[in-house]
Amino acid sequence: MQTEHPFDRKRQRAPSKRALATRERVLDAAERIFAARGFDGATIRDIAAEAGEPVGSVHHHGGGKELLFHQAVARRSVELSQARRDALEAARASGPLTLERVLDAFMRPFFALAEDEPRWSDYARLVALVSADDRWRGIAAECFDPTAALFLSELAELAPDLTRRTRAQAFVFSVSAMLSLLTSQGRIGALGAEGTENPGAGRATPGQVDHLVAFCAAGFAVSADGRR
Amino acid sequence: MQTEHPFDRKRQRAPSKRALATRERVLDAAERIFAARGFDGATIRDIAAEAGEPVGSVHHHGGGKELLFHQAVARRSVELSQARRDALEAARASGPLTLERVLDAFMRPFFALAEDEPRWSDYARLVALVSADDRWRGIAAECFDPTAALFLSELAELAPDLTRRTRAQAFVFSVSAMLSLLTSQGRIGALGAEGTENPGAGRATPGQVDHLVAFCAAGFAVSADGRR
DNA sequence: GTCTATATGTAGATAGAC
DNA sequence: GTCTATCTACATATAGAC
Repeated sequence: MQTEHPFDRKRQRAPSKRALATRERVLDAAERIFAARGFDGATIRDIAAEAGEPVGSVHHHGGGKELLFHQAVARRSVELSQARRDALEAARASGPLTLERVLDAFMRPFFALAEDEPRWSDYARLVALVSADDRWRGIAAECFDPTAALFLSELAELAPDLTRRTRAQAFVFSVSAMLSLLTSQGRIGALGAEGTENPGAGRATPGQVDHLVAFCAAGFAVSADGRR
Repeated sequence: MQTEHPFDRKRQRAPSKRALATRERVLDAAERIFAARGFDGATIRDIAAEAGEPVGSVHHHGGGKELLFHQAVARRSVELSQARRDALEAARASGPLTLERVLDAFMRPFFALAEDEPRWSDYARLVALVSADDRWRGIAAECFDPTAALFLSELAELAPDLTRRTRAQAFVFSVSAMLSLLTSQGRIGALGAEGTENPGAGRATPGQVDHLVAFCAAGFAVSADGRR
């Protein structure tokens, strides 16, 4: 049998164009189903049905449920990290960095991507799943920690009075708030109540992102203010 | 067969003392297992083993997996809500309310409970699960929304310039940050890095709670500041 | 690479003796 | 109320023809 799985050491030959397309469809389906039902709630069969592929094909390309999940998370993480780094460089080029501008560079690219491509909204749910469950700390460490560390070191220069731990804590608060805006429009609606549901069901408006960034920047600033 | 399940209309007779104790042990076990593995990751058999009860007993007292989960969440929600309302009244009695004091009344009781009883730390994970998954919106609406609405109306008086929606959003950011501190000490540690892990693995220090409250209060204040 | 068929385990739920 | 045994369904994973 041919146990050549993704994430194995290099293949002998490049896969065919058709095979690559199948692989992409499997990953797209996995992204949607994992996002909607969580890792344990999702089944390979659901994913196969969503991809319009036989069950065996999902195993072949996915390499098992855990690896499939890992792949789905890792796939877009490079583009996300790059968008964040680019935004940071753009901010640096256009004037002196501030807490607010650094946080904006970290957060806004995710919303910008989600606005164009609904797939990125599903991906946001995946990121939230990974962030919330210690079971996936390894994946988070691989896919997100390096960029987080980069931004954290920028924030350190802008808020030098904070201890390392307090800074990490403020950053975790900020990321949690960001993920809640990416994934929990429903909760905001339920509490905000009455008619004015936002149109794009699940997509944040630029104004909401402004608010998020301002909220977190203020939180960072007060953390430095001696207050503690 | 006797289909008398919890949450059914009233029973004919009060259950025996022994039966009540069994029920409590089942709920305790469910709380721990659901907290550790999530709803779909947990199994009735895991819960039975944790409770030291036969599988059938868990079904009998739990009334099925979904109802068991519902019961586990609902059980402590009354005490939590009461602690929050008491803290709000205490704050009101001891001086003029501020954003910071209201948020403190909402957040600190949860940490205070978790500090004494580790069960409350498990419960915090349950609350986070319920908050993160739209599948449980009904439970959240029943167990948490009323108290959230009470605090939100207090916050409305202290930040009258915010729109209803912006206020709800700031509140969701705050709750997300609170839950991240209750459940994600690991992430804070991973980003804060180096030695100084806090001792009580998973319990927040009062200083961390101070920081959380200050962070969120500052966020609320800036939301009102015209900034948007 | 793709697809059908199947192996093996384990899930939630229930029946019925005690 | 408690406990054992069991029903039925569906999970992941694999084998092997094409």
